[in-house]
Amino acid sequence: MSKADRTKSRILETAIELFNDRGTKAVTTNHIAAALGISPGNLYYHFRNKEEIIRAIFVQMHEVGVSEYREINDPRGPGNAASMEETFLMIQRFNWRYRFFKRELAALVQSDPELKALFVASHREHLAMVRQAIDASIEQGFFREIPLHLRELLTEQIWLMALFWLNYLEVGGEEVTEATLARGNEILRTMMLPYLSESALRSVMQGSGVHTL
Amino acid sequence: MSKADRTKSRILETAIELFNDRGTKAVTTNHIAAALGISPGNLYYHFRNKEEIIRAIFVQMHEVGVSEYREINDPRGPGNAASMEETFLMIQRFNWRYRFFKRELAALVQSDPELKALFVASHREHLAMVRQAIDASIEQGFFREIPLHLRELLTEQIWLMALFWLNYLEVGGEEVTEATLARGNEILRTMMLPYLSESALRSVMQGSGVHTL
DNA sequence: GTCTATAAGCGGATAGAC
DNA sequence: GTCTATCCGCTTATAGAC
Repeated sequence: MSKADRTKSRILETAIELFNDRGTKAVTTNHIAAALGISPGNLYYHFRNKEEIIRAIFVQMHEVGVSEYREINDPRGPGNAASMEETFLMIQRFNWRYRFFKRELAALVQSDPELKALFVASHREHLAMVRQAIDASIEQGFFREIPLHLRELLTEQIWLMALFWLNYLEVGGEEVTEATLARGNEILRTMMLPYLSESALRSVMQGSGVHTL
Repeated sequence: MSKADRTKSRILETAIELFNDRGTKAVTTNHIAAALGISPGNLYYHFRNKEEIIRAIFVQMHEVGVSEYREINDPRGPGNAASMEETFLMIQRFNWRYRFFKRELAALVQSDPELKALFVASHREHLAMVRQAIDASIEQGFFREIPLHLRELLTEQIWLMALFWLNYLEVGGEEVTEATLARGNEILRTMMLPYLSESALRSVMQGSGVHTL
């Protein structure tokens, strides 16, 4: 890793922290440089402008996200309640780490077409991953048979939850805690319940107090 | 309506349009004044600053929203599929009218505690309205009996969809059209399907191609 | 109420030395 | 690579005339 690369990633780290705390609007390139102890000129040597910093953060974020997902989701691994919930929590913790981005997502992609293209591609990839998980769960007998069109709807239903649960908590005035994240998982579980197979239902019933319909 | 009030509401109207088009960050108080054909000084006579304009927009938005909701939702009226979908569409159109606000929601409430307090109150009110609709639907035999805790989860599940569907479309690179709004309704319908009563199920089946489980 | 004029300050960005 | 110095332009906000 070259010296330039090291400075670059220090800039990104600092920027993420400041953005998370105060938002991209309030944090200027000067603030980032000052927090890091480098000069504004130096920062501009590494990045053309603030937008480019944000895009670089997103690229990093996407890579980390996909690799973390693959780590805990062997595509041929068990489609079951525990793994689904673990994945949901992982995504939420991930969103928390880059929380400024999800907070400002709609505004950011509106004002930067290049970032929008990056995000849309990532978004589709994630949808495909969710869809694959659903298909796998059916194949493994964790979910029952589900018509194709319904699988599409289910995919979006799930992904929308994963994408916006943190935002939902924050704008509703709730703290992000283990408890509120767990509530998200409860809702997800509720969404999935109608689609569990007989055998999955039986094994889930033995666990914690899931509500029957 | 006094002259001051008329100018005030013209400022708000213009601000909403500009904010929707370019976002609150890109639109300055000067832009708003210029677009309206008044002087910057005049604008500052009516509002202390941009934040105050945004708060005023939100207050107006909340009032319009609640009154529109009550208009099409007689609390004792029919809890049925048609009215639920009509309500969803109404909310989406409403969100579209003030789309800048939902786009920037998380960032706006983060940087303005006063706005946050207003929004949280409104948010709770909306949750209560959704909850009431669920209870009424059960009472009227449109939904089957649902345990209390599950009703809570269902309330949030529905409200999250209503709140973020437009955002979901936009960040995914989709246009907001009749078709994409209808897809939101389809997802909502899917969420509700497990909770329909026998009689509601029968009447829904006769309608358009709803997917059975 | 509305205007004109303007102060004050900041953010973004670059040039050129080291 | 990094720094210092600096500039332009813009945004906010106010004072004071009408």
